[in-house]
Amino acid sequence: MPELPEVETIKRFLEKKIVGEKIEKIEILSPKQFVGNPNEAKGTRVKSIERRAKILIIKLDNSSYLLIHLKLTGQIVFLPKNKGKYVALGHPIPYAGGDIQPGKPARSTRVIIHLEKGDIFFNDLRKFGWIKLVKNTKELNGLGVEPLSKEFTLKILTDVLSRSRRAVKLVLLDQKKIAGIGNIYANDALWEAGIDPRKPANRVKKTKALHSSIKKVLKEGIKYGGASAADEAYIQPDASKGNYQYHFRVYQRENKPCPRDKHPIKRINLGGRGTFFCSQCQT
DNA sequence: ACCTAAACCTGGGCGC
DNA sequence: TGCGCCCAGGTTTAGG
Repeated sequence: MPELPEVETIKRFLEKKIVGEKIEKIEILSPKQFVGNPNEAKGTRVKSIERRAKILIIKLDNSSYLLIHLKLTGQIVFLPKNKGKYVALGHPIPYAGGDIQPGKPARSTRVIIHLEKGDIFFNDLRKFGWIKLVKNTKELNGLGVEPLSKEFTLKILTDVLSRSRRAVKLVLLDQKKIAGIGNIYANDALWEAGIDPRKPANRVKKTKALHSSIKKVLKEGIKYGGASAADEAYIQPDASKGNYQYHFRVYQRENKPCPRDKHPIKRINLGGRGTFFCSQCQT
């Protein structure tokens, strides 16, 4: 699922491709997933691309913003135009019902942002994701600290953990506390730090290790262009897969050997989410 | 402040 | 073959 590293990958790609581009039209195929009046974006130009937590922010030159949340199965695919025709992609689009055909959206395409030099396809099999056209970004104000910013200090992490008796993994996933970590990177960061995901947050002692491991796995996720696991929809905007799935420590590795001590990885349910860990070296 | 459950949604996998 | 059922899961909302 798209988490901070996946959205950051999309952000960096779009930054190179669409800044300065004019929006010609926004085509909405799934009305429930678009909030706002798409006509208000018509004719504006993309000023910058930003990211906050798992939300992609496209800043427009009329001081409004397109906010995009991919939730579980969202994809952003940028298809450049070639003399008025679509360039067919060389890759099948996972969950999108096959290849994007020239001139034709994929089956799971929900919104198309038409730009001068190409189109952004917002695909989303399960329809949980959304795009909002808003006048300001105040709805993002409640989000917690960005874990790759300099504001994310050891003290901040220690404070956040000390204020909760919930399982440490649930605190890592709480977007109001730390913003952008999802299931993949929460599992892997806890493995990296040797912490049992069920441990009450205020009893975690290895906070320094956790502080480092959160940054480490998120940076590694970005380095590999995000995680495109077998049953996951995430792809990069050029429709190629990310590669972090080849570096999973415990995520989706039930019964496989722990990379540290070869003990089989366990899968449990924590807060309704699949949780993977090594019961031997995560304490 | 905490917790749980339901809702949102649909393709895939299962049993029969 | 094909129908019905259950599952996955980020986030929000409702309710205890």
